[in-house]
Amino acid sequence: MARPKEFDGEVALAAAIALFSQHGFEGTSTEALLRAMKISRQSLYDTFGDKRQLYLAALRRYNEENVAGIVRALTAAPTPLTGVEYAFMAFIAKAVASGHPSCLGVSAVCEFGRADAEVAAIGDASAHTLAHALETQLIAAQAAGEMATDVDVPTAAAFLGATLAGLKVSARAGAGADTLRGVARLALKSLK
Amino acid sequence: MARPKEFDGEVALAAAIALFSQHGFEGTSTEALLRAMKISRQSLYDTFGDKRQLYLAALRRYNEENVAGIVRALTAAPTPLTGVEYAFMAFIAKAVASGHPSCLGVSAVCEFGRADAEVAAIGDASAHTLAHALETQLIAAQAAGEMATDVDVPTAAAFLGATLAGLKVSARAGAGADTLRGVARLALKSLK
DNA sequence: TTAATTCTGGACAGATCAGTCCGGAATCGC
DNA sequence: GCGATTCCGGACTGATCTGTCCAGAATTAA
Repeated sequence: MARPKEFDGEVALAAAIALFSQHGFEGTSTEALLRAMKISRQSLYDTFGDKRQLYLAALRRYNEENVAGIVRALTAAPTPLTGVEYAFMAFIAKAVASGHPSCLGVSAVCEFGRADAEVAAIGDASAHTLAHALETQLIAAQAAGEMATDVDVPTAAAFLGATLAGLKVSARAGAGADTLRGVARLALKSLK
Repeated sequence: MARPKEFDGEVALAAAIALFSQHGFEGTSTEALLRAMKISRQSLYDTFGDKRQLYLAALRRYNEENVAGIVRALTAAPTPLTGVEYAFMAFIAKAVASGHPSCLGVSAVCEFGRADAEVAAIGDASAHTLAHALETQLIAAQAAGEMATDVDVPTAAAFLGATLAGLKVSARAGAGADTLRGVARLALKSLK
């Protein structure tokens, strides 16, 4: 009946994520998006609706993948606490390897704070998921005797989340992999 | 001879800092700046030259004050390590009291990364000053027996800087004062 | 072939942006 | 009062931005 879509929506969204995370929402023009996503103007509006809706879709997808990657690293490790270490080190390796480290989640928080309800809701959802995963991991670490039991688990999870954000900002500011790894190791030390 | 300036340049710059840190460089229009700074269009261009130059001036001033505030807290405390604690807690109290926590320094890093050489240089300068102050403080803490001597001081300083950035992002994302204080306490624990 | 759908490229409108310029009022020293 | 300087409000230009629209080519199924 009809000609099928030629471009891959997921690939195009990945390009949008890269651009938005480098320059923010306001700093990214639609024409720059069209070039990076390699689609025509009409295709963008037909497929994603709007620059804002595209941004929200990019943010949702980035956050989901980001949290999923961390959870994957957590469960892949031999013990609970080494899982946290794995997650940190994998994140650092990925950020440094990318050349221009940037995080759309942190970027969105910095650009909008809580002023944009929809953006804030997306951030809250992934933050909640991440916190939940970290808490179960830390409870397991305590049960395994890897972590001090006098540390409040929700606080520790918040601390790890803040450390991740700090690592991302440091990486974007230009910190090297060695520095970032040292920071991560020090953060883990506080749980023992 | 001439009519003197009516507005206070420092007050106007403070208003610009508030606006830029809430919405970033690209997200802040000149008209919004004029309204917030309560000066006319011509006065802005005569006094600050340019939107970009105004931004750079705001960033410089914000970073200087920010670092100066931390250094002040460091030295005001009875012992070196409690100085670090003071600095963290003072920062948290200030951020939460402001209602809409935001940091122009972190915002600039997120918005520009290392793509803008001038912005990056301003960030590097204050990061260097802060790191130096933290390192001397930590060396003093080690000498006073407050801190473990097997912790690498530059790494610990980088860790504290990253923690500060993490706290700022967490605060802007909506974390409460109690959570932030818990995070700060855990971070300090890793140095002991 | 035909009808339906998607593609590309570019034109277009309306809004907003940064930055310049002008006119007139206000405030100073002389 | 007078000249000098700064103020303000607003008009203005040229560029850029988002979003809409159109024409024609391409590709599919019936």
